[in-house]
Amino acid sequence: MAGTDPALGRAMPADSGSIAVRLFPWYTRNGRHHLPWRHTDDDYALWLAEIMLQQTRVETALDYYRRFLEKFPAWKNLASASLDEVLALWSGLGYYARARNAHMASKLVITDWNGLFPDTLESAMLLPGVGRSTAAAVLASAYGQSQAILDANARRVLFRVHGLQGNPRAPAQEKTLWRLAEQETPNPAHDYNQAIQDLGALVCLSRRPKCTVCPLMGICRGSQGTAGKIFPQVSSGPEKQRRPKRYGIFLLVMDGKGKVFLERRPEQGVWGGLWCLPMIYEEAILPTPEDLAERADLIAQRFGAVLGAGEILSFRQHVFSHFILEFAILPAFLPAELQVSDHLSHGRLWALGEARDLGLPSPIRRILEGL
DNA sequence: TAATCGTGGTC
DNA sequence: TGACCAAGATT
Repeated sequence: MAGTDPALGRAMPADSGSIAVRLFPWYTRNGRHHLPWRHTDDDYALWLAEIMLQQTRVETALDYYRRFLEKFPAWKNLASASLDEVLALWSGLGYYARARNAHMASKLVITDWNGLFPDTLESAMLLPGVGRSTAAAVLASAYGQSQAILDANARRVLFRVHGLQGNPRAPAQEKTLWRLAEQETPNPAHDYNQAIQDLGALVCLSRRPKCTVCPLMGICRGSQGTAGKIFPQVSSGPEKQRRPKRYGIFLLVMDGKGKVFLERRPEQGVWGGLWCLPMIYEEAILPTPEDLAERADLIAQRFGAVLGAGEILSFRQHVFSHFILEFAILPAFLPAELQVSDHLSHGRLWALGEARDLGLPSPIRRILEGL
């Protein structure tokens, strides 16, 4: 058993399975038992929660989860929906590949898995968007299996408790961490999985962990000799590389009826599948006046539209995970007698009221709401 | 292996 | 204000 070594007078590293025993009493009292996915054993609802929570804060995902579940309460509802409907409900949540993958996964569950989430790790991971940790979480929650998860919370807790060194998010630690995760995971695993995530979210914080109230204080190598000492911070990642900056110009084409032209973005790449203002410029350098003249010609050809005041509105900033987009908006007017060119099959005019219900990137939604 | 893929909150 | 961070998966 883990405990205090009288000879050394300090805490010993955790033994296999020693976390769960200490975690459960704490979890009973302090866990986030109000979370909606804690009150269901429905494989669909549990899978959906896992997908939505990937790289996303619980508080952010909550509203999306409720709306999504209300509109698509079961596999078959999601499978029979259009991608547009799905992306509309995902709009603003980010990482839109999750929505596309989830849509596809729901179809596969209907066609290949008899309408039930697959019941083995290997088969579950065949679903797009379902990796090992997500698969394990669903199997443990929906089917009561003993499956270890390794999300950011579990990773951080295990890293500290076992006194590992370096960066807990480094891929090189994968094997070690999975082995530890499996060692610590009891059967059934559901409550333990939830508990370790709650500990990571409420106590074993990335910054300023609350070691003094941690139920693992006695076995955590990271908290040895706590009592006022500064807790070893988990290093946040490899050498920080500056986010490159890109410059973009969105074209705001509106007709006399107040309709706005939007085009669907290709499924690969940023904002895949979402409806967006046409991006007529996207480079690593600021557009020159020559650039802009060229773009104006392009606009005339593509849309038959005329530049409004010809003025570019001031640049705004949108931060992505791996670059910063500084973008401006170029208003243009589409005279009533002109039509958008037929070859623009990937785009069309939308009334503002309609556009509101589309899957839009966040900054585009803000622009349209400001009209 | 490392890059890609969003967004909003926090300090 | 810039950097970090959040229930990762995919290529």
